[in-house]
Amino acid sequence: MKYSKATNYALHTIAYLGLLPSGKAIGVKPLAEIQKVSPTYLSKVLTTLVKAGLIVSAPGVKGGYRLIKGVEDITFLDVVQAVEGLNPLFHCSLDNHVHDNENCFIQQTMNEAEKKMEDHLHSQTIAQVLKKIDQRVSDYLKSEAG
Amino acid sequence: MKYSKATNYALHTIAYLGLLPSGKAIGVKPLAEIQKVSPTYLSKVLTTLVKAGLIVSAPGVKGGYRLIKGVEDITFLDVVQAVEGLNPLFHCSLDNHVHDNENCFIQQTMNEAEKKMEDHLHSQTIAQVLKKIDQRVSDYLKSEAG
DNA sequence: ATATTATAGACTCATCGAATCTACAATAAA
DNA sequence: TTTATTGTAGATTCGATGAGTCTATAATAT
Repeated sequence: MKYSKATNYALHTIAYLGLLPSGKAIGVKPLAEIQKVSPTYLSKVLTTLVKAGLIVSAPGVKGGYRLIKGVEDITFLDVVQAVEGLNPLFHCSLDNHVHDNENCFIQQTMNEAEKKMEDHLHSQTIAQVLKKIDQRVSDYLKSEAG
Repeated sequence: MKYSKATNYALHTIAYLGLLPSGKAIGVKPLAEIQKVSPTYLSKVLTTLVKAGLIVSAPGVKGGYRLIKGVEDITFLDVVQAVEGLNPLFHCSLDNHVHDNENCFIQQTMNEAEKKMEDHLHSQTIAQVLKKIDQRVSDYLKSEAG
């Protein structure tokens, strides 16, 4: 079981968009270059984020992608679910007259565990990531000066 | 992203083995029938549990599979990791001179979230599942009597 | 009008989950 | 010691899906 590469691209792109001046858009080409992925494929990933309502796109000159909400209002869960979908990770396939995935206690436990992960992803915003990056850069500059 | 069916078979088989009288083994055939899966395939799944040290197997007449530890000492995490492996769910593939998956804050956050799920899986034992089943049966019998 | 940009859809390719089949090894019972 | 029974290993198959390409099309600023 693994997260798809698309989730990786989506998260990094969202973080990058969060670094842009508010309202400013950027095309898929530079985003693709940074992440060493083809523009057409990254575009496909970003289109799913558009449909999920996390970013907006505009065609034509001066077009590209930009965030809708502030980075403090975008959680990891938003991005992950937009790309990975909403189906439970685990599915009890044992099905008979006294047991199905509705009443399976194993299923219940696996769902609870998944929920813990989701809760954490929901508590973490893109803003927090950007803040950590800021902090690292600032620390680095300080160490250079000292 | 989804858990494999093998994980589903593994968890249900372990739970079933936990219902047997202590020390008693059972062959793969009945286990496979219950779960509506081929014996050879289930056998392959169970062999990974043997290698993980969760169950033991014996060939020949009166052979089969049985638990090593008590059900209160077998956690969901034990079973899940035996089947799914230990690799992190998320992998930051952005790699340049200032960024790799070692120092990626997105990677860190995704790891934390995964850890929350693992913590829950570690806190839940097979014994707890069996107890819930007991409780359900007992409740059912009571409702029949009343 | 034209260059630029995103979108859609068909398509390809590799990987991997899921399962089968067969041969083999180990063990208990006859 | 033979024989039936059971698990193990390896090769192989099949299908689904992740990952990515390619091309045509639509929208927009200049």
